[in-house]
Amino acid sequence: MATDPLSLVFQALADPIRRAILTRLTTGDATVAELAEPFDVTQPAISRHLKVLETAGLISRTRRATARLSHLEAEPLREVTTWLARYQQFWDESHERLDELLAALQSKRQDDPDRTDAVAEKGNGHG
Amino acid sequence: MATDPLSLVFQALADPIRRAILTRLTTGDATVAELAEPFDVTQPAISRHLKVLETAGLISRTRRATARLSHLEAEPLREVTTWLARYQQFWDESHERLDELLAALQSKRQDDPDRTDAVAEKGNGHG
DNA sequence: CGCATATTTAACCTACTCGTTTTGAAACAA
DNA sequence: TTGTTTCAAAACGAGTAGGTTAAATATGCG
Repeated sequence: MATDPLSLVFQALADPIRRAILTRLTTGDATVAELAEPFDVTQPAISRHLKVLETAGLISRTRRATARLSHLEAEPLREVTTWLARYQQFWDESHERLDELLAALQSKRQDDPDRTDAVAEKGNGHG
Repeated sequence: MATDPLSLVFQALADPIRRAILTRLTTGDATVAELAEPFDVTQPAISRHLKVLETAGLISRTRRATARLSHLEAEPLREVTTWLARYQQFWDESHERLDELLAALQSKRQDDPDRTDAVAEKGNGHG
């Protein structure tokens, strides 16, 4: 697996149990037993999920007697959002282009579907 | 691996090559050979990365003669952002706390808003 | 200390990922 | 048809992810 920070975070988020754990932690810190309760897996499995989340920087942990509390650390999620921001224009553009296409189809029988190929030609040049 | 849509997308993003491919596609559609060129892996490896991206819905593909063009599909990234929005308040809160901390320290320098290291110190109390 | 609680670690298993090389297939040109 | 180009699929190996059970560890109580 890739070990760069962003890959660690995405990898950590690529599991429904781990995402559910993060969601649960938005309501407050919790013990391992509390976090394990909703899921049909054993506690060691949850322990390892927590370790993955901790390695990704998505949680921090403290002790309270014999228990260990997990605490949500959202900063890496902010960095994910920063990375994603670069692509926001593309889903925005998709909607704009769809609107344009629909408008064009509505006004007249249009015939230039190769606009996307024009984009590909632009992509031919590297740099 | 989990097969729900969100997990597929996160899993697809958890690889630097695949993220770089998406970035490259923001400049326009590209062939497999063009996408493979910057990387030190063989063409079949890129083909499989593209299949992962396609399964996640992050690219679509069309033929142009013997070549196959990959096209960025940003919609799943928007859904990722929607999922992440839930956590925005938590890094906002972190910032409020960071601001308080900095106000408490209140002394020497107030230059960069980029001192995320302070957050790391707080969150990474690993030992 | 001895014991209980809460959690981690170890050992193991299965299945998947990501890379390789080799082979197959689709589109097209002569 | 044959050949070329471009890509996908097959087959294989090394490493990893995620699950299990069983044992080890850390903390607190009497």
